[in-house]
Amino acid sequence: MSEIITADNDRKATQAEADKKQNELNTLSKSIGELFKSGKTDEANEARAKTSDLKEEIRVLNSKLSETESGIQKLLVQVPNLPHPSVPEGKGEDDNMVEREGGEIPKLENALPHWELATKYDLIDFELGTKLTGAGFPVYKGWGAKLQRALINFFLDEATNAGYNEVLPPLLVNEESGFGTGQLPDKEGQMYHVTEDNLYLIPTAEVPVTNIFRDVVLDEKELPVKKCAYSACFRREAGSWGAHVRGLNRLHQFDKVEIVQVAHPDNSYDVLEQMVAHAQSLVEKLELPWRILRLCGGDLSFTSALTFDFEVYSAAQERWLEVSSVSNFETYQANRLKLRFRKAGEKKPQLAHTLNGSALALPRIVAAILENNQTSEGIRVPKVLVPFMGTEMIK
RNA sequence: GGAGAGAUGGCAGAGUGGUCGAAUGCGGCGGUCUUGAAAACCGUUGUACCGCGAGGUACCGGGGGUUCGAAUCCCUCUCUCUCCGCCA
Repeated sequence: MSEIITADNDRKATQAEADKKQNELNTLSKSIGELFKSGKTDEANEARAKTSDLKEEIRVLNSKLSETESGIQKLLVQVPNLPHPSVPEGKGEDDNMVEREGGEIPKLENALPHWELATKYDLIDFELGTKLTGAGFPVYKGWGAKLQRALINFFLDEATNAGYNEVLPPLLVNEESGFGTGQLPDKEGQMYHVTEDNLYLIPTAEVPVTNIFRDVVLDEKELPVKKCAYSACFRREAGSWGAHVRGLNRLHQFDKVEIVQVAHPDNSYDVLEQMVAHAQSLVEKLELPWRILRLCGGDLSFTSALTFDFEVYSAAQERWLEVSSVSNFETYQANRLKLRFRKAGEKKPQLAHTLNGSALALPRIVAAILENNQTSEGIRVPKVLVPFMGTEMIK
């Protein structure tokens, strides 16, 4: 931190000096022009000789300046967001705080894990995905495919009913967008990179949707802006394969509905609450046992000030699965995005707050539904999905 | 993929080496007039950085170069548009 401040002071001093020299040069150049015009060629040539020294000095100062600036930039980019005061201390996921929970964990006998159910009812073909692409790219089939569609439609309908404006964004983004939401340079290796065109496959719709507001100055009365989007998400998940990643637990490609808000700094934490409540209503409507975690400092992402994770209980695996992450980034992304709003009558715009959350990510929801709702007759479809599925039972 | 044209302030659009941070129009804001509004007229209206301030510096798509001096000339990259080809 102090390193940055020192560097910044250095920058200021250098710039002041460079500006002064530049001013001298500019003045001199102007006078040369006038001298030539009035025919005083000798004086003009004399003045011209002086400029070369000045130019050299300016060149040195400027190169020093840009060096200092890029040094500062390098340091700044490495500074993570400041956690909100309510963030519990802790190193990793074991230190996360359970905020609240609900739903009922079903008692099952001889329960099958979802990957076996997927095969039994021919819903998901993992091997076929491996053949076509590789591990982590499942092929959904029949009722399995329709269940994906049902969930996407259900989630989008719920979001639009809650006032979110739906967008369908591009699945590839450029470098600026990756930087804007903070994936670059921090998570460079987690995104698929199309080097030929220097584009990145989005790891979440958060990236394109939040970048809608890059270099935008909003009117105060437009806040909050609420957007929702369905997208496929692509994650390399480099280095994170091992135990616990069978079936749908961790994929390279998955579907997700994302909600994004641009909020006024004065009430962004109310907005966060509201987004958490929205995600909660979804897991409740799907009749899944759920809990909400308040992430501790050590588990908090680079960009977030406060994050709540949602987990649902998957009864055959007998473990909690993360299905949503709802965060307030405060001005962290807005600063990179240059996303600001202007108060009525004020000249200078100020940074807005950005928030986003999954509402929800599909694969683990599917895993939980399959496992928790398995019966001897088949898999019971949650009531809210029946209109989308056109059946009450997957057989 | 081939050929051509272009990128200037919120928008439109002039500007081809010095007096250009940039004409003009539209829009925005303030005012005059009006019972009120419109019209008309007058004024005002970019961003960032440095400085207590006066003020200074940078920015005409990005980067580099020529020059005492670049929106203007040269190189390069990116993007957009038009036509042709291909195509869901």
